[in-house]
Amino acid sequence: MDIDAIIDNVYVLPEKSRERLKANISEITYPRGHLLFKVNKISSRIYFIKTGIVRAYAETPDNEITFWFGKEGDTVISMKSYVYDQKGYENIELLEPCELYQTDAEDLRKLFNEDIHIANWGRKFAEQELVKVEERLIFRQCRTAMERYKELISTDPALLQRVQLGHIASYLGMTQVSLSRIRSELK
Amino acid sequence: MDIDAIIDNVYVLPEKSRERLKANISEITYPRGHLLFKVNKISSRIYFIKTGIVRAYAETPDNEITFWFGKEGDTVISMKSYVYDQKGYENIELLEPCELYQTDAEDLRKLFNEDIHIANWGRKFAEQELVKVEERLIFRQCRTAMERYKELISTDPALLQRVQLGHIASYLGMTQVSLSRIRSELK
DNA sequence: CTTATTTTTTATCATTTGTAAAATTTTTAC
DNA sequence: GTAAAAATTTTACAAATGATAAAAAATAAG
Repeated sequence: MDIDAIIDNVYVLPEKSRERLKANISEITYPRGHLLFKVNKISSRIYFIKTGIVRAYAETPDNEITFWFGKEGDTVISMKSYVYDQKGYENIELLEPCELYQTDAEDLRKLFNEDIHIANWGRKFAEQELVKVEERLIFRQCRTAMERYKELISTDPALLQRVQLGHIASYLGMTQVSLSRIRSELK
Repeated sequence: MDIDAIIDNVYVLPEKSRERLKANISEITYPRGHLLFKVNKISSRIYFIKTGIVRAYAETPDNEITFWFGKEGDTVISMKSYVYDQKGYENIELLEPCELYQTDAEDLRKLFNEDIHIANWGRKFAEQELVKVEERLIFRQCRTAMERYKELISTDPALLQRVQLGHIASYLGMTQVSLSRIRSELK
């Protein structure tokens, strides 16, 4: 997905504003396995995914919790770094080799203060992500593990092809063994 | 909490912008039990809590899931109405009689397009809420029911005094019976 | 103050989910 | 192509949580 489409997907910017935003964006490629963000580090990088898929995960003493997948067109940031300039709570790992557009929160903040369209673009981005996470929090609680898996199959079957089941399991809020059990029940 | 403090708590606005924002805000009082928002309705209202406490909850066939509490200084909106002008997924109910400041998303959207400071204020609001929800989603998954309850006691003991345990239980992602069991184990 | 209503606790049992370990399958690297 | 590593499934068992019903406690209403 090209950068114009990614930008406009959040909020359609006037030509001039989009050009200003794009002036700060460059392209970069990383291999599978690369970590874009590391837990407990501050990073003001911002990426947009041209091709590929990534996951954000938090670490626990004996586990990893994948709480977000990013695909073509998605924006990748370390949320707490981006919002508060504080240490992030997540690692973000490439699950495939990725072509990325990149920019920096520093530059973006400057644009937020100079260009009202870009400020509203940033607002819309956060608002849309907010609705998604809130819906997931609610959904997680009112559905059984089986229902959550079925829902994923029907809304995003392609994800199962691209991402290993261990990551899917924690994304759905269950263990890999539980997910495997559920899958065998459905056969 | 007065309206200036509430506004500045999100993002400190220049005097002029704050006055523009305030020009659209009025005060209103509702009794305990009043519903500010109803599930499956579009409402462009926006409230700020001067005094009192509210809860947002989703309905399931045989249950209610409280996923947010709002207190003095918090902003109360129906997220999907606010962001997409679509039917909301939540009810929001006053748990105490509340003094509220109110305005309308229509007015606010106009200000977002006219005043860059207010646009950035709206951006900051969404970003901060986003970090909170994302942290809750992760926390929910990496802690046991007992740990989640202990955490609440230590971070917000006052909440237990103001809100009935049934609501706390679903906020923590467990049944009321589970919460009661956990509480008795701690005695 | 007394009664009615709501909330919370307690108890029992069923179910779901997790843990651990082994077996199997798939993927990766040489 | 083969060996090694990683991922997934399977099994058995344990632990946590949920469902239901009833008792107790707290709150609200008259």
